Amino acid sequence: MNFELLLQNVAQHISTSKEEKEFFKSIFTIRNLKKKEVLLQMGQPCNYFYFVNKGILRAYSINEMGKETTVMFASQSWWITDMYGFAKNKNTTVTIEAIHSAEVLQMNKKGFEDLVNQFPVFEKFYRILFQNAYIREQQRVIQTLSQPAADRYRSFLKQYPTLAQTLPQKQIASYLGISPEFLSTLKSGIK
Amino acid sequence: MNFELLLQNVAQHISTSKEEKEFFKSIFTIRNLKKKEVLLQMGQPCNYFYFVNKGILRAYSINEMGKETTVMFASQSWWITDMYGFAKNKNTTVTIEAIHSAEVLQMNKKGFEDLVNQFPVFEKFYRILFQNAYIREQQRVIQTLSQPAADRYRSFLKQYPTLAQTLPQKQIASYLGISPEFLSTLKSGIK
DNA sequence: CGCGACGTTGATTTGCCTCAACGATTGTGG
DNA sequence: CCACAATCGTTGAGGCAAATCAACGTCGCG
Repeated sequence: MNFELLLQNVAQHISTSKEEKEFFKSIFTIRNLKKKEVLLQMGQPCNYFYFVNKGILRAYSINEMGKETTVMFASQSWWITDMYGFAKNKNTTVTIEAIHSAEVLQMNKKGFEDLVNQFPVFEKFYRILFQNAYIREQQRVIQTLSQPAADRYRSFLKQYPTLAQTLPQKQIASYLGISPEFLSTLKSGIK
Repeated sequence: MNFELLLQNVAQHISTSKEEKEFFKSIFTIRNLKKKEVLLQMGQPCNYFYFVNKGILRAYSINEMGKETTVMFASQSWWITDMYGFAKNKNTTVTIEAIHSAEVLQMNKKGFEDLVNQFPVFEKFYRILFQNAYIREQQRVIQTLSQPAADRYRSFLKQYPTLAQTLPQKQIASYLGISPEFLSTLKSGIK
């Protein structure tokens, strides 16, 4: 099992003792996903918090009208789960699936709770993680409400240049909240 | 200085010793705001994290086109600041002002850092706070992208029934990302 | 009392959607 | 490895949601 990226990720915000590292590693298990495999199914309970070692995942929700909206993409070294389901013990409102074949490290709720309760330094780590996630989501709200689709597309290209090359246009459109057809006309108009 | 709401708010997620409570209280100062008074000006550094004791505040940003977007409202017992500016030491991208006259308790960055470093239980408290904030913002993103304005308005009424009665329609429209005129036609069409 | 902000209503315009048709690319089973 | 199906991206026509602009009545405030 490869913990290199995980420990690197943690080290960006906190420093940990050997004991802390060991415990941290002990609460994860590995999971391999084939392309298009579903990691978390909408409507099911969400028991895990995932760290992406390899590959790309996508979280999306489908509303009553059948419209699909991409909530987030997660590539190498990103954390992903349905935080609503995970933290509040509810059934999830999103589906998470692998876009390409992927390898993730997962910890369950008990592991997470023990971790933060026993080692305050990890409480700090996740405080910072959620703080940053909050900032990002808030900026996305502002962008979505204040900018036209063309600008949002440009921002997306700037923010996730590598992702943008890998992902099908369809999914980018669903992340931006526009139809694939319209994204297509945007692209031709931008040059 | 009145710490009742503040301590109540904290007690919802953690329990604290007398010493912790005392330190916590010691890092806040009080600030009174008149109606329409600006608490935080877009473009300025953001040095404080605020807790609302009384009144209602509003955070909004203005884009290059002059369009105003309401990021959040904060009434009694809500926390508010420009987290981007506060956490990353950048100039803020939003303005926060009092809608009605208000009383807030503010702590500065050093107070916040000392608090979470010295007392892990507060690290936990803010971890939970940001976790919830992240969940809320993510749900708002999904709603904004997947639902038409009429539905978003109905959700707003349900989620913030008291706020909805107090706020000018204009500001609700700017929170929903629609024009005041269109909100007006929505309202007449809903009954 | 009078001014300025607010909410309403209507006419027109625009950004984006839906639907449909078509090539190109990808994946799959024979 | 080829043939076919399925999915994807593109383009165009027509339609709808929401914006803009303008006019008007109302109300709170100086």
